[in-house]
Parts: sequence; C-alpha cells; structure tokens
Amino acid sequence: MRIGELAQATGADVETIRYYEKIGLLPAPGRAANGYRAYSSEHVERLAFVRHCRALDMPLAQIERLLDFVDRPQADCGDIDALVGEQLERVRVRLASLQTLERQLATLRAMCHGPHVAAECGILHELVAAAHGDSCACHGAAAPQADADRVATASPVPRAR
Amino acid sequence: MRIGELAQATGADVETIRYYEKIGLLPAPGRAANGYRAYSSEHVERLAFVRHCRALDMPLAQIERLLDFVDRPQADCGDIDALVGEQLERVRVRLASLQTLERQLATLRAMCHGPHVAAECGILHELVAAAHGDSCACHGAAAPQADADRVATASPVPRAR
DNA sequence: GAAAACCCTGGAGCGACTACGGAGTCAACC
DNA sequence: GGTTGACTCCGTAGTCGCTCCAGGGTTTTC
Repeated sequence: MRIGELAQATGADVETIRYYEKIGLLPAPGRAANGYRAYSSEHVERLAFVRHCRALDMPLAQIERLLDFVDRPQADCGDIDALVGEQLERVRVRLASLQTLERQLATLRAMCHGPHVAAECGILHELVAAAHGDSCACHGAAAPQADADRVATASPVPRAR
Repeated sequence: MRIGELAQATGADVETIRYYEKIGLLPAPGRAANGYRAYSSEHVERLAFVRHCRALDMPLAQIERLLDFVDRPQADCGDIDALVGEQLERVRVRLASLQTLERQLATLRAMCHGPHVAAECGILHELVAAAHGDSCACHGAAAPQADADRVATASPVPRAR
C-alpha cells in the first residue's frame, strides 16, 4: 500500500502522513524497491486512530500517550480517563469563551445600520471608544465581566510570565 | 512614554508590542537619545484598539483593515460591517463544532468506570473501534452526521486538494 | 557603587500542518 | 520510443500570534 492509498483510506493528507512519521507519531514503514513507502493494514489502523482522536481535537502529544496504552494493554487505565477528562475540560473552557465572544460580536454588529461613511459607523465608534478606555457596549453590555473570562485560546492578555 | 509603560497602559506584553511593530501593525515610534522607543498617546489609542479587537478574536490581518478605516474616516463603511460579520460567522461555525465535540467527549468519558486495565477500558475500545471503521459511540450516538460538520479549526480531514 | 529593573537586537521555538522546488518513477496513450 | 500526467521522494520554508532566549546596554533604586 502506497502513501496515496493510505491517505485515501484514512482521509489524511499525504503530507500529513509524512509529517506524522517525521515527528515519530507513526512508525516508519518499509520501503519498496523504488524507495516508495510501503504500508500495511496496521498502519491504516494506527493512522485512523490518530485521525479519530484529532477529530476530537486532541493534541498530538495526548494522542501519543493514548497510543502507548494501545501498545501496552495491561497498563492501568486511570490515565486514559484523565486524558479524555482534560480534553473535555479544555473544550468546555473554550466553549464558554466563544459563547461570550459571539454575544459581543453580535452586539457590535447590530450597531451598523445601512450604508454610510466610516466616520459615522457605530461599529467603528464602539471599537475606538474601547481604545479610549470608555466602557464599550460590546464587552460591557453583553458580558459584564468580560475581563474575567477573557478569550482563552486567543489569549490576547496573557498577563504575567 | 517607554515601552513598558505602554504595555502597562494597554495590557499588552512588551514583546507583543515589538512584534506588532515588526510586522507593521503599529507604526515605529520615535526614539529617545538612548535608543529607547518613545511612545505618544496616539500609540496608546492604536494599541488599545488592536487589543480590543484581538479580545474579539479577530485575526491581525482583519484588524489592519479596520485600522485603515480609522485612518480614512471618509471611506464607505460597508466593509466594516462585512468584516465583523465574517468574524461572527467564523465564531459561530467554531462554536457549533465545539458543541458537537463536547457531546462526543462526554459520551466517550462516560465509558470508563473505575480502575481497570487499559485492555478493558471502554474509552480505548471506542477509539480503537473507530480505527477499525466501526461506527463509534462517540461520533455516532452524539452526532449522527458528525462527518458532515467535522471540526472546523482542527480541520483534521481537509479532504481534496 | 552595586544590584535590580528596564531596554535593545536578532533569532529560535511553539502546534499542526501546508506549500514549494526539484527530482525520480510509473502507467497509459500516440 | 516519446510524451504526458499522476504519483512519489526529500528537505526546507511558511503559516499565525505570539513567546522566549542570549547577550548586551541603560536607568533606577537601595
């Protein structure tokens, strides 16, 4: 099985497969006489596992840890539960901040009515007002303590090193 | 005003400010005799504007376009509305996929009960089942057409070039 | 006068790819 | 036999938005 076929079988990109190999997430396959990579069904399984976990938005480092459990079935499973729990927690935190964000943007968007010049645009006024330190409708009205649960992933205000 | 003061005034990191200058998002300030950057209140405003937009999770490229409007107040404002609309759309798409994800992870997590060996772990079984192409409880039960609205940002299955 | 805190530059690193250049390989068609 | 096109190889660089570092100079504080 060549790399293109593996890609088709798993839905992964050819370049992604080579990348996974490079970082050690997938074992290096054998090679055909012409130097092409030759994959077996085990590779299909392993890659499918990785892609499924990625579809659950797990970082590669976490997937690597899960693969360890697949390889050592007699290990204690406590960590698996914790791993998924961590991932769930991350998703929930991100979810909450995105919900806040959505309200803020919706509020902002409602401030522009019909065609006019930038100087009279409610959105722009709002954004500039924030720059002046005035309380802004988008962060103020929609999310009273927006500063408390600031956008996590974008982490625009990482505060303290 | 030195860079540290600007950082404190806006909540941005010193390194982030230098980075913004490097990529041209902030104009290069004047310099004191000792070579230190010297900022004015205009810089504070502009940076505060940028940080506020970043708190709304806008990409820097979009913020740059918004800054253009701030600089040319007589331009037509239609694009501002569109810009914020785009951003809102992105957030909503991401929100939907995260909600799906949360259900999937919660389902997955519910499959591990108490301490046992990895070989008997429901979570691991589920994940491996997916690798075998079997319909999985996490993607199957929680999100009937999980394949249709696959995780957007992680974009694990970019399909077709 | 010494230590701490600040500032400078340039460059590397993060995660998870994605894209590119330049080359070799292979099957099909004319 | 020549040519096209699809596939593969490798290594490197670019993406985004920072973040961190080394190795130096400057200012402030004790």
